[in-house]
Amino acid sequence: MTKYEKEIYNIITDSTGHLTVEQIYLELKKKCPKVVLATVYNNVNKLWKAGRIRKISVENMQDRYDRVIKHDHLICQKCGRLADILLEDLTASLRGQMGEEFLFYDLKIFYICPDCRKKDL
Amino acid sequence: MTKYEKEIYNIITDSTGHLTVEQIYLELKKKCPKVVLATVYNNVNKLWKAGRIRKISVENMQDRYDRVIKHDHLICQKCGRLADILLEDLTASLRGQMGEEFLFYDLKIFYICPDCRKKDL
DNA sequence: TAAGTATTTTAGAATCATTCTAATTTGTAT
DNA sequence: ATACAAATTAGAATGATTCTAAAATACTTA
Repeated sequence: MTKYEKEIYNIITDSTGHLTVEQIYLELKKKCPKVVLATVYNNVNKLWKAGRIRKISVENMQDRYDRVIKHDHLICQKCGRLADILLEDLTASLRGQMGEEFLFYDLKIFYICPDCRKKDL
Repeated sequence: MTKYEKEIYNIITDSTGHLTVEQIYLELKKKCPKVVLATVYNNVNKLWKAGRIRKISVENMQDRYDRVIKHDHLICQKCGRLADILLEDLTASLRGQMGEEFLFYDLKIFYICPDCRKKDL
């Protein structure tokens, strides 16, 4: 792992924040003011291809990056905020339903987050 | 529904193809050669906001559009091809696990499609 | 250590998908 | 037919991402 690769990896795994490339870039700049956005793209792609970080795509939102620890995601319908949730593992059930070709799954739950609920009152 | 809205809606619901905006545009052009890409974007967004079509976002792929009939998706890890699959409904289980705030879910299964399997041999 | 090679990073241009703006067209109601 | 609202168009603008070529850094081996 190169210097920036490691820094970027740490930013992603230390944060619970589901960061966008832009946010990673701003965070990294605090430590390395000279870094350039393309470097973040390069390394984030490299890390993702190597399976060391997770990419989260949601309709109409920028991609966000996350640790690879097994968990599902809650997405707020109103504001798009992302939160982690640990739900029952579906692997066995899915493998049962569809057989060996199964690789892995991605489960997203949509809801209205507490903040948006408050605003609605 | 306006003329184009209806046409676009039909193209999406008639097809099993999980079409991209570009593909919808090309299909629509066969019937209406004068139509413009922005019109497809406008109407696809309108339809999506109205809940009449489904948008499917997958990491590193263009958004695709689909019927709203309840089903899950298989995504090929190699070529990105999308297929429908009907799996056990998780609504009850999820509502049980997380309560009333649950709205709906999106489940994607990753696998290697038959075509890519063949190529691998 | 020095030279040579490979890899990473940079800077900025290029690309691609998507949105926006303003003008035009179409449709509808009066 | 006239007036008004909504839809469509054309093309510019934006935003995210990738690409390219040059510069910097790291790595290897003589």
